[in-house]
Amino acid sequence: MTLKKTTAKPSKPADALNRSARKDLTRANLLQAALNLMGQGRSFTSLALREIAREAGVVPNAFYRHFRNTDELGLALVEEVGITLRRLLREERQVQVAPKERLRRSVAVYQEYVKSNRLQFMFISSERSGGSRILRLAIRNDVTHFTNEMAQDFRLLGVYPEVSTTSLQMICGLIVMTMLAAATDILDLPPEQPLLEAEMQENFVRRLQLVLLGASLWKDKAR
Amino acid sequence: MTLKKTTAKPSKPADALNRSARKDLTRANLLQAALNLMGQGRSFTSLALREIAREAGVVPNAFYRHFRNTDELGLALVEEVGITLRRLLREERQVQVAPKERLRRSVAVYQEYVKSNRLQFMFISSERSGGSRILRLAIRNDVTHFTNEMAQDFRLLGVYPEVSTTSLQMICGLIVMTMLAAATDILDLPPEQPLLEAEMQENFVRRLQLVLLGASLWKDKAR
DNA sequence: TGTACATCAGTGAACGCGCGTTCACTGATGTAC
DNA sequence: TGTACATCAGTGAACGCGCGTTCACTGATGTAC
Repeated sequence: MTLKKTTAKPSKPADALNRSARKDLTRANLLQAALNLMGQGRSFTSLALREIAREAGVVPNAFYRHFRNTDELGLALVEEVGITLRRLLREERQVQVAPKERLRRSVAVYQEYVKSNRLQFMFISSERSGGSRILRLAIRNDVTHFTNEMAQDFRLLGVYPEVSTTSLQMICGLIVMTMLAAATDILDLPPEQPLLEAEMQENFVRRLQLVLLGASLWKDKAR
Repeated sequence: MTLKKTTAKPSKPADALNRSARKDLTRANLLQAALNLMGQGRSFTSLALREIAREAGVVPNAFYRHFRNTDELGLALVEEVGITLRRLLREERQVQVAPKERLRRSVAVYQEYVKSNRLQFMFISSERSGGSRILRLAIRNDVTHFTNEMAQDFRLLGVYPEVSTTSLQMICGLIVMTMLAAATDILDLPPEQPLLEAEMQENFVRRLQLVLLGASLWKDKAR
């Protein structure tokens, strides 16, 4: 009984990827390792290169094949986050309900999204104003992009057509700020506390309702 | 020529404080040292005990006479921050202007306040969601207190008398959130950029106006 | 298809460094008589 | 007031440790002929 596989083209075991695919895999492992350590209550800023390598199952030195330092790995994470946020917007666009229930549905989608991208949101919310300057700026940049895209969506949907673009951006800024604050709350929620969670959610919805109420009556001074 | 002083009571040089006063001084130096290091762009979480001691002009070991570890020093800083926030509320209460200009004046007071307590606000905004869990909770606790006191002030001033206490707290929560976001902006502002600063301030004022507009029309569902 | 060589992701050992924490201490300040 | 002793804030040296970074390497994968 030989172990030799006799598939047509590659005469290698099934998991024998080529060199660059293997490299990509290790890189992904390093990114995931950093997220995992954050999931254990560590902040990204406090992670050591050696820790990350260890968690990724690789010798410290191998780290340098992928990133010059931990900050650079952080920037790669920010890039991932950017993709996640764009996906979120896409999902939110697909929410098609009667306006009355629209907000609650959107909020529910968002909550699910934060929960299933837990580690990434932990990363954003803790590095958005802490730690390394370069990371902070990169994250804020992403958040600004997200805000602008949301404003554009509002325009296309014809929400608040009376309001100037500047004001629309300000409104979306408030909404995003509220979303990020809610994310921190969701993440810090002790598990299995349906009452607390419901309360938090209610507060989140009301905050947004108030902002939207203000927005619906907002008058630009000069137009 | 003797160096002996001949003042009535204490036959010591003028700066010869007693033991506990000296201890308090060193403690204050340690706290200030941590803030100073943060002023140099470091985040509190990343400060080392030895660094803080060095900056305070004291041997590393002396640190232990005052705090068990850096987290405990952080908690002492949070306490200072609490005092600062209470002072801010007191100052804001004294703003007595025609309602029309009221908001702008309050914002101006706040901006001055953030600038003159720069390091403390940097500490809050970077540790509020990053770093150590115990510190994070302590800061959020302070912020919650601040929010509640603001809500109480609103009640006493008769602002939004129609609104339930829960809703008033929600409104103040939004305001405080906006204030903290503005603080981060103020702190990251490159110096000597009056145009940028004016723009930021304008945005801050508008956000608050929108929230207040929403609040003035807010109807509680059941009352 | 087969061979010889180049590439390069990951290894393993070593380095110097700053860290947190410990220990026994010093000497000025405070207290009891 | 004077003296003898206790207290204790800060010292200085030492420790073991994990860190980031370097070096020369290995050996599987890829490429050129």
